[in-house]
Amino acid sequence: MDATPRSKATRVTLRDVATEAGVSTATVSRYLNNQAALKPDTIREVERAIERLGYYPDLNARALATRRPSTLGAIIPTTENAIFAEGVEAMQSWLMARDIMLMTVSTRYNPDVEFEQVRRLVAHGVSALMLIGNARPEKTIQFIRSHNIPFCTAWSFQAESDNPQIGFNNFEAAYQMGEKLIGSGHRQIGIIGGVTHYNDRATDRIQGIRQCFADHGYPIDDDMVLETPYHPEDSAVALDHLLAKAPSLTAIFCGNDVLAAGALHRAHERGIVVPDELSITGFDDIALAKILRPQLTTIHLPHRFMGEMAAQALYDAVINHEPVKSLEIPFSIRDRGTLRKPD
Amino acid sequence: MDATPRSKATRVTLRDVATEAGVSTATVSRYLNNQAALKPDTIREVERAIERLGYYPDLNARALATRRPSTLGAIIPTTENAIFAEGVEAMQSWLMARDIMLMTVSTRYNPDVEFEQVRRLVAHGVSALMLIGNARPEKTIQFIRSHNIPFCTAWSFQAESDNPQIGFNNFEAAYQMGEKLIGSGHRQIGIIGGVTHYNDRATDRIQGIRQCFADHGYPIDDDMVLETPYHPEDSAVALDHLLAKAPSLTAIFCGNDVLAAGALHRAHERGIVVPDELSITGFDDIALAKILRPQLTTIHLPHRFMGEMAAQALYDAVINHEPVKSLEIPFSIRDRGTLRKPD
DNA sequence: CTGAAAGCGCTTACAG
DNA sequence: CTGAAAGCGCTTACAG
Repeated sequence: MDATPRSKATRVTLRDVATEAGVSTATVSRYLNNQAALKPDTIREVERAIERLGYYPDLNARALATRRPSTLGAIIPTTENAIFAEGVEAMQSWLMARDIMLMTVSTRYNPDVEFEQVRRLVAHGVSALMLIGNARPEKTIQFIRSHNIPFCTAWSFQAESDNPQIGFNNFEAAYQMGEKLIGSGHRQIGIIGGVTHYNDRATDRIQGIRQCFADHGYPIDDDMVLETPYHPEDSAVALDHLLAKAPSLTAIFCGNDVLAAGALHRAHERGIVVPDELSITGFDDIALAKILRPQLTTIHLPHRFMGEMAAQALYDAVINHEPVKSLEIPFSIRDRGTLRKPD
Repeated sequence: MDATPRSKATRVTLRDVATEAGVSTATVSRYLNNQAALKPDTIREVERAIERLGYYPDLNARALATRRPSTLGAIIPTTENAIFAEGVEAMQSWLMARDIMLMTVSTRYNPDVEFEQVRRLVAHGVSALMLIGNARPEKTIQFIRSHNIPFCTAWSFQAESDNPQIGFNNFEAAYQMGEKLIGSGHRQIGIIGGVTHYNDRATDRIQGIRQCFADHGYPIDDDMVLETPYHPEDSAVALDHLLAKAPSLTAIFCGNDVLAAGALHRAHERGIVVPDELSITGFDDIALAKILRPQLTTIHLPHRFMGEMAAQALYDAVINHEPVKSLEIPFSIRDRGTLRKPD
């Protein structure tokens, strides 16, 4: 009758279930998608067959047939940074509850890798894409747009960008931290920021703090601004440089909490008491911030919430075929133990 | 001219390319898989058509047709713990270089969720699966086995398990840390471990340290052993409990670095000097370990390496249709600043 | 309520 | 070297 081609993993297919149940594949399919009302008897037969055979549908084949969304993609710089890891995990949970898979890949902050990942994910059939931030070569967004794939950027919200964004205003957050520093009496500070190359979060944070100090009449010199990778050791070295150039600095604004942790650690090694002799501020409020001594004064962001909002925005866009709606996420300053007025 | 673009992406298919190039789909497909030697003219035409149309293949359709592996799956407890995040990122890089996607999902340490994720991933067509540890309801592995899907467990290596494992011996590592503690003169210690329910790493670590102390004649009382979630706050509370019950403890063995960080933080808050008045040991050697003050004495594991090895083992199994080969990964103790002989 | 058939985007014997 | 055709595992008008 049927010459079944032998294949390695002998998968149980819809057809097998149909045969077993003595119905057509269409009927089994209908059962699976509980479309039409099937006859109770039929339902029972199908259920028994599925049970007996241990059948489960091939989601890729289904996606091919329906062309309905089954996977979304998230491309983040690195999973090592807890903020992205948490955000993406929240996205995943949210989507999974709606039967959609999230494919997550990372770029290690390399825009070429990011482009490559976009291509891969698109080739793998993701229905929508989340990227981090707005700074990247034009071709990346062009590629996504040309393939008509809904997307949003996240962790950054810039009025000047015309990407759909689910993020927060990094510039403004840094600016407010600046006002806090100035309010506490700091006039001469150093900056240890992330590498700004193709990283708008790092860029905005540095510009925000500088703009604030400039606006208040205390412009920050270029050589008081250092960029380093997001590693504590690099930040430690940066602190040494800053202090060598300007021993009279009273505070260090750090581009994120990891950098702040590194600076804090080095300050301690040098016998500098924080915050008595030197204030240090962070950014992101990762779990680490509350474990350090003193606890970090930093900027709190609802990373999980942001992930969920991104998931929802993409989901809505994909389901309703609407454009992705932007959303600005609020931040807040957590004033803890590393900021104090200078002597 | 052409119909208005549908809201849903109108995909450029192989057939479009074939038409554009004036050849059959088989020929385009052959070009893509550079199988047979095509005529140079043909190649040029196809290349031009692909270029012109911006074609890229649908990997899911290809997977359906070839039944060759295109995705693997990794199921981890949480991406919040850097050790898994790093390991999985390393896996992903390794596999991507070989044109295979890695789908990563997390379970939040819940075995029911894990089972559900296994089903999902299998339904999504992953060719192989990596799970963390060996402790889980039987049905999970049974399900995987019954579907003929190669798999391995990781981050744990237990002689008694018959799962293919790419991991390290948690019991032995904890045992060795115990010898270090005893060698330093500690006789009465407390344990703050992870929740052992369906977590063999947490279980083995606690048993390893207890066995060691028992073997040396200093058995550890049950009420000196606390289990808590992997959060610093929980660990802080645990430390309070331990010290309330036994103020004379000279050291605390923690189930991982996060727990150690929490205990360290609380010790400081209570005015206890570490390691002078109390020693604290960690496990995992995450980045945090070197930022804390003092730096954590802990157990170092090559997480990225482990991820790569797992990727390779699965890849080999899937490509060569061989059983997955187990591999025991070595660990080493990093003696830093939180362990010292008691007064 | 249910089946036969066409189709989703690919690949691959089988011929020529 | 290349094409026609069957097939991968599904779904869904179209009939009845």
